[in-house]
Amino acid sequence: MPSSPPARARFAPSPTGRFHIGGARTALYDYLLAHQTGGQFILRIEDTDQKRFDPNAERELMDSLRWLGIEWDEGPDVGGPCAPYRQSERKAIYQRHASELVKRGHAYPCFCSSDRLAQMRQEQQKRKQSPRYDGTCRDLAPSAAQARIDAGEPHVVRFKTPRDGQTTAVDLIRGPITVENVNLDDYILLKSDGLALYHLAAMADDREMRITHVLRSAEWLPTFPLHVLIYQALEWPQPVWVHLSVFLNPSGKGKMSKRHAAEAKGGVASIFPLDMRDEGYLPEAVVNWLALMGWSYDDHTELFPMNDLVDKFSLDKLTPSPAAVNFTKLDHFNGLYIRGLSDADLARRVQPFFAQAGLKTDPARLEQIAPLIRERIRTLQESVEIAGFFFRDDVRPADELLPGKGLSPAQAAVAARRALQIIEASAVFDDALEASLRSLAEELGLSAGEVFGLLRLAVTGQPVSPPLLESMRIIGKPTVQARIADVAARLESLAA
RNA sequence: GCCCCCAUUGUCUAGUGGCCUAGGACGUGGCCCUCUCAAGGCCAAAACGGGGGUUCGAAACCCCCUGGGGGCACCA
Repeated sequence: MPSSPPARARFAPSPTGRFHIGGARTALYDYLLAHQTGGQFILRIEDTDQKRFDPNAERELMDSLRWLGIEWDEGPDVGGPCAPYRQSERKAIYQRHASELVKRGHAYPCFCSSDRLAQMRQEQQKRKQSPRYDGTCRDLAPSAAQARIDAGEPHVVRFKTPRDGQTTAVDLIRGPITVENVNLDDYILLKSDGLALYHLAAMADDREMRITHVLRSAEWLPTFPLHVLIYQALEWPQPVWVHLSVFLNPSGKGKMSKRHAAEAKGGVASIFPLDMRDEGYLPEAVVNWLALMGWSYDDHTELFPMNDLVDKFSLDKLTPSPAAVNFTKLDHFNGLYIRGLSDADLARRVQPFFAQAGLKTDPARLEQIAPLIRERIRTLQESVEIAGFFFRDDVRPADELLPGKGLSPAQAAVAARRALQIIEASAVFDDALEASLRSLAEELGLSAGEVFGLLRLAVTGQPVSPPLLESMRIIGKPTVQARIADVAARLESLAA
């Protein structure tokens, strides 16, 4: 891999709602780029919109990123050389740049009220025109404008977009994008309360924070030329621009949404990393899955733990086309990573899910169980369903499950009694016991599966479980005997 | 309505003019293994949206169409 100069990449979310996988993937790419080049990954909070501010959002986004293993080098909580890292605390910086723009003749104060603007927009749309600022304040004499400002008249600052010519903006994965300047608007840079809008704030911060690569959502493509124009007006060198395509719903129809994603998987899929954590997905699986939605390495490798990702990631292998999220593929990766866990690690990770279900576990027993469930669970959560019986003492198969598949009550009762005798006579639950049980089945004219199935029901309470002998060994002889005896008695009264 | 982006199996993708009879993965179907369920192994079906060019040769380059997506706020 050719070594590149250290990159400074920033992830700049706005804390306005729950944190979803779209943001996580952008942050992941930022992180990979920074780590690969020995640069920095910066977290910046874009909270200039006080109206949409959600006090819980910042916490969730930080928790999500940390859970995924995407740690930042500079940010609001860890500080850094370019602090502060919250836009609401950087107001003065934006005002300075706005004044500079006005001074250079690239921006102007605008006194039009939002009411008038809204009305204007409505009329334009009625006439099937593009909604655009009509330029009322664009050519006000600077002295006249200053007089109105001095008089305390509320105003915003707008960018003075050229009326003719065209602007070319270069995106790394899409190449040059050229637009006619008439199709751009005189966008507002500074609100009447003095706070900056994204267009100014993000540009100023990226400049001040010496960002070398801007990775952001493709939703910014329409205003990309404006951003380039702002850089040009201030004579700033441009960063590398990379617009990441949005995620689509699993159906491929429309931008990914919470509701549509959930519907696609029977109402259980979530697009939020923290929900994934609670459902029993491993962060390494989510990262691997996310990395591959929009990036690839070669024509066959798909297993990429974080350290490989740092090593192999490259911007030129990013795809420009939008990707539909595929939750079944996440399940696949989760299974893959679960199977790669050691007994101790699996036991440790699964423990909270048992606790959540109200089951008391102990580490030693969980570690015994780990090899039995590792290949049978897609999520950590599923371990409770498949192995909860190891920790319950009220294990009893439901009435409708008895007498067991393919058996009459009388047959089942006899089989249970005979099996109980064999088990009582066994010092250890080994291969010899299995062989005895098999010959019992043969003697009774039953299949081994029928006998094992019946015992499985008695011992685990469920028709599907980890392998029977191994499970019995962990549960212990006294409990196994008690459970089989109980079922035998129920079967006998059923047969009577 | 206007502007912008995108286009290979159901989905994620490989493909940078001849290595393509289009590769890998998920999912799907079948078989094997098997005490259930998994896991694992093997096999199979499944794609270059359409039309024009350019070229000795196009999945790849250009144009048009179509389809899909995004955007048009004193949100980000």
